[in-house]
Amino acid sequence: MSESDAAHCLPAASAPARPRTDVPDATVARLPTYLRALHALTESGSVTISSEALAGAAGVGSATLRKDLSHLGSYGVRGVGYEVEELALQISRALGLGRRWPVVVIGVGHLGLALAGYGGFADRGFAVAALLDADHCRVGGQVGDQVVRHVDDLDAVVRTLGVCIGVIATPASSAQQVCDRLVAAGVRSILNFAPTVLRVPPGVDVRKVDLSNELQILSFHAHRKTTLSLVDDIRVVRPLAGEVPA
Amino acid sequence: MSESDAAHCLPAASAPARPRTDVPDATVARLPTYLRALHALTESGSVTISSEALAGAAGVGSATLRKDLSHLGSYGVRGVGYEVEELALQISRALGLGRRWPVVVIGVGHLGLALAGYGGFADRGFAVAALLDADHCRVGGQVGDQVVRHVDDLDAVVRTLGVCIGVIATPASSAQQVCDRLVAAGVRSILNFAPTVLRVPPGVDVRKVDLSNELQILSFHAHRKTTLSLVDDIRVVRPLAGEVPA
DNA sequence: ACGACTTTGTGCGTACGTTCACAAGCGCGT
DNA sequence: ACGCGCTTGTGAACGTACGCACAAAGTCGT
Repeated sequence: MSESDAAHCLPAASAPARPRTDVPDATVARLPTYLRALHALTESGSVTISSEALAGAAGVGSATLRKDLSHLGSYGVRGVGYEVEELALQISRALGLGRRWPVVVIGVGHLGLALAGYGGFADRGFAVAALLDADHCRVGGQVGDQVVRHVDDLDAVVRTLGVCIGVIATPASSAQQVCDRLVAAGVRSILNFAPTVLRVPPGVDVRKVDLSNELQILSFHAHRKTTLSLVDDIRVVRPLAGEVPA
Repeated sequence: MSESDAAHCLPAASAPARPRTDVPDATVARLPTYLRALHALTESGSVTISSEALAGAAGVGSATLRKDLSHLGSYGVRGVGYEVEELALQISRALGLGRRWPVVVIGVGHLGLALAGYGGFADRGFAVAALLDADHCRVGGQVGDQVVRHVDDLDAVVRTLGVCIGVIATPASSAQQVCDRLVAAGVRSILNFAPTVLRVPPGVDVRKVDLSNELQILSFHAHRKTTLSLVDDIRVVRPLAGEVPA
């Protein structure tokens, strides 16, 4: 970084100075992992940690970690490392976890129930503000401290509770319809568990989690490993199959 | 591709010819999406499809799709497109879905139940071969057509049923231990839902799905959008606005 | 007070992924 | 039979991400 501007001469003032405009997506995707490791370190009583150690805990290279942290203008101390609590705070702020985000979950099937009961949300600043379902048999049911409401209330729920994030846990057949309703209600961040490619207008972020996709990717590698080892066996032991080694 | 070898003069013979060694990870990650789109097309009765249309259905650019398919030596017909059924078969084979993969799920909490009840597995060639849990209260319970067994049976289950893929749906505290047991039993592909970085020896593939991470990534973008739009409002239109129409 | 050691922050080279643009190939109409 | 238009497959350019290696910067010991 060229030091031609005087923006970060002061060590750590109250002014954020940098609107931290350009954080690479790959970095953002790793920040939660760092944050989790830092929280574990806090509980274990560590005060400072080196990039090497933290990178080890997060499963990345130390250079990658340092570059990631540099993107959000983090402050480490040379010769010492990073202060655990301070760094956790910085990452939390960068991720926008300063506030508690209300989340609406649509679809109270097995997965929706799992999401509603997942304690990892509350720990990280997310709160399941409402559970919605299209099935009248499920509407009115109690899940944790929430009552399942009908999906037609979506618009009211979003506006009343100020929901910014929607989680789609419906069957694929109704996912797009639910997505459209979310977008119409003003939700611009959607986490999609339905196995469908959602069509959204620009400005809306969609992240997709597809369990079946993950298994298929694993299947590919498992299959490849099996095949390759077979090929190796054939090639090494008996060289008379009708094929040419690369 | 240089046509210096005579390997694929014949349109579609029984010989696989290409061991398809190097398929980029990014491509592999997209193949399941293509496959799903193709299955939908099959049911809608389409016989052929152009790269443009299929790419649209999968949410990627057409050039990316064509390059992806070229990596697994796919056969399209110039001027026409891809034959839906044939292409689905090719992708299935590339993903190693020719066989039915037995999967063991460890952890029968909310998430484990969701996984066990998820119909998307059976459709794609995966079968939940066993459900395991460490809690004696859950062991012996019936889930679908499976009886929950104790996690100590893991080794026996893996060897008896020939399990190649393990799914960890336990709390984070026991995830590493379960992972070690899976690896010791010979499982080399693991899907991890626990919020922990798993340590595995080389040769073992781990894919991680972390719900909280996904929400935090969404939170980052939501936060950034809010901040930026506020800045824009102040800078451009009205210094005291509440909300921005899209 | 000063030097040596430790660790951060980052320029740079490399590898990868994505997109563009176009030639090669195939079917179809005439 | 032949050319025309359509679509694939791919070379090339661009942008991004990762890792190395080192200078800057701070602490600790003496």
